[in-house]
Amino acid sequence: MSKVSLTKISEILGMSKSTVSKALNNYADVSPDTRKKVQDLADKLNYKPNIFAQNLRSQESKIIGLLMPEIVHYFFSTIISGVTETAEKFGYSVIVTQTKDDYKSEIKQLELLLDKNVDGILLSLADNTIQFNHVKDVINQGVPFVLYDRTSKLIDCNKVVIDDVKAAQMATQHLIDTGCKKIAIIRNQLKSQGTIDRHKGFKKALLENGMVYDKSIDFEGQDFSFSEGKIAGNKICERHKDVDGIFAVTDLMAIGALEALKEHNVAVPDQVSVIGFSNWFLSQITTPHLSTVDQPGFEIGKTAFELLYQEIQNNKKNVKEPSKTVVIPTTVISRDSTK
Amino acid sequence: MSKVSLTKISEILGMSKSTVSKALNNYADVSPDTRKKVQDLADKLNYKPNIFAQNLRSQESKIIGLLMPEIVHYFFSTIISGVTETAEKFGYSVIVTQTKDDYKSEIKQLELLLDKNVDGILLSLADNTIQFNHVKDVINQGVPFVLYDRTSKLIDCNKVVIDDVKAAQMATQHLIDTGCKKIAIIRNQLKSQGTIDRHKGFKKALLENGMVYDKSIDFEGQDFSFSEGKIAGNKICERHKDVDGIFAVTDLMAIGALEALKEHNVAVPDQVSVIGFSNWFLSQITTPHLSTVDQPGFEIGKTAFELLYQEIQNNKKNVKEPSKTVVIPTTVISRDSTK
DNA sequence: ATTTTAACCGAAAACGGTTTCGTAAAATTT
DNA sequence: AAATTTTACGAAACCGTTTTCGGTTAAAAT
Repeated sequence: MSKVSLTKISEILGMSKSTVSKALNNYADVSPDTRKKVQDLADKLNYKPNIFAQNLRSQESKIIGLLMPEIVHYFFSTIISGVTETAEKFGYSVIVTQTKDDYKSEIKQLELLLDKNVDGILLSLADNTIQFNHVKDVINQGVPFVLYDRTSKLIDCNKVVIDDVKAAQMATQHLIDTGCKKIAIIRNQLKSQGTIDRHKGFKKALLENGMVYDKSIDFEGQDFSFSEGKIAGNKICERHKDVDGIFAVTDLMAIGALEALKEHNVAVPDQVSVIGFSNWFLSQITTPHLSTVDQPGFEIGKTAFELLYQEIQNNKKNVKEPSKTVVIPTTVISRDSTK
Repeated sequence: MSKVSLTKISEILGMSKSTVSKALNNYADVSPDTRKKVQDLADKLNYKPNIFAQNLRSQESKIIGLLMPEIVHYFFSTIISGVTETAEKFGYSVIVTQTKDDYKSEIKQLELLLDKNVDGILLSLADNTIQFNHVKDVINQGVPFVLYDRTSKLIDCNKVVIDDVKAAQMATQHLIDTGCKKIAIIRNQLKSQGTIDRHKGFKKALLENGMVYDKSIDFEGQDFSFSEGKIAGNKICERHKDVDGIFAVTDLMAIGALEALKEHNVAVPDQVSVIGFSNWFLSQITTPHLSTVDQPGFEIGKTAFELLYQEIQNNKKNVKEPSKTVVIPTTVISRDSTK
């Protein structure tokens, strides 16, 4: 029952634990004979090195921390999946925690991860985080650190993002290409960088196609929820019958708008086209199936881990490379809510 | 830059590291005077005990492993949330991994978690796991272990489940109570215990209400996907016009059926009522909003951790309590797809 | 026959804490 | 004043591994 240790093996075999250790770790200075003897006994006793001792010795845990605003969230769950699968390939495990989009909680969760001596941290910033000393502290402590998705220009570190401006522009362009002449946007407040950029991309597309940006059909909700999308959709049906295209900064808002259109008996996409953003799972199963922009969470998570891994390696060699930002490409997914 | 250790503090203060350790851990045999001196310096130098050393000494990591069939899955993501939040309250972190519903992978992931010396493991069985030596091995090694959601009677350990029979019965009863006379069931193959039990509960409700179980409107799909639900829905519309109620064992199947009904211009709930199972997020945003059975993942995760924690505590005291199974209650959520 | 080289092994330090146990000095009791 | 108890501290073992550095043999070269 009691776990078998190196020392125990060495005692049984009547040799030193140094030799046993070397035999198991394929050191050159151990004879084939004793190597075999050690390995055979180790196998027989089902010896597993005590990882706590190894951690202490190596000062690394082979565990990283993955911190995100919300776990119960399609996009972020794909991130978890991408990170854990990639981490496993490199021999790392992943501790997952959430900030609930709260600044105070973000500070606390970072603290907890540091206390666990994780080898690195992946963070997507909470919505109401506007001061960054807590993450700068982490970086200054020399802990490998990568920001993903929700990042900040005020933090100098490796990042993995999508190009929200371009993605939103492409979504809007898709509406234009499929014949829309008057396009509304449904969004939340211009606070998070993501929304700001998507708004920017929307206007850019209009401009480049010689269309005017009309403030009266720029709908701002309190958040990016289903209900806010529906509210905006209702307004469009009631007061802006000339609108023939809707770009929502979130699939959820788009689906809310879809419901409003349905209740007003407005045909989608015949009368009004709708495109969302993120390619959440649910966009596949709405009626009609929602056109959207794919935001590849798995890929983002994968890349974030790879960057972190590089940083961990560099750290060991005491080299510091300049920060880089990897932009993961997005694609427009055309389904039934656009022509 | 270099981390400050106990030894370093003891050297600066000219005392032994035993005393420093005791001062910081509030041992009785240290004078108030030296205690203050130590704590002040520790604060000043921002001393954090090296957790690797503590782990080695205590032989515990304060980390548990959470293993599930699929991370990108609404229900399981609520489990992650419930487990991590509860674990945090007890000072534990959570390593999350997925089996992708594969038996081989399940074995491997368990192995990896054991290699990390986690203090306990939470597992929801992969779909194609029909032999359980790998989990029995874990349990026999004395590792605290709890099964949740997808469990097996062949494994003797603590479990957290819902009562699928009862939940399905309640869902069917809800259809009956709202006036349905001929109720179809849409399900996947009778392989997983969950589906078997829901099927059982469905038939039980019919029986108790003096209704006959009609095999011709018992639709079996290859899996519990949207498309299989739609296929079944189409069959109902085309060949079973007398059906006025549908119980689907998954929200996803229910939504597939909903789309089929819509395409056949069958009014929901006026002509046909539909109820799903699980209360996935997406059931809130379909048109019409889907009635369903709430399967409280957060609560299940929370309870699973609490059971595991109890087991960890018992383990330390070398006591072994008999296994118990906690049944988390489910509730029918009546929305717009039923009257 | 002597020196050089290679092969093999082990002692010991190191990682950084926790905890037991012994002991000296101070405080208290007789 | 002597005996006893309390207080406060430190030495050392321990957790289990890795790795450096010598040292001892045997084989090879001179």
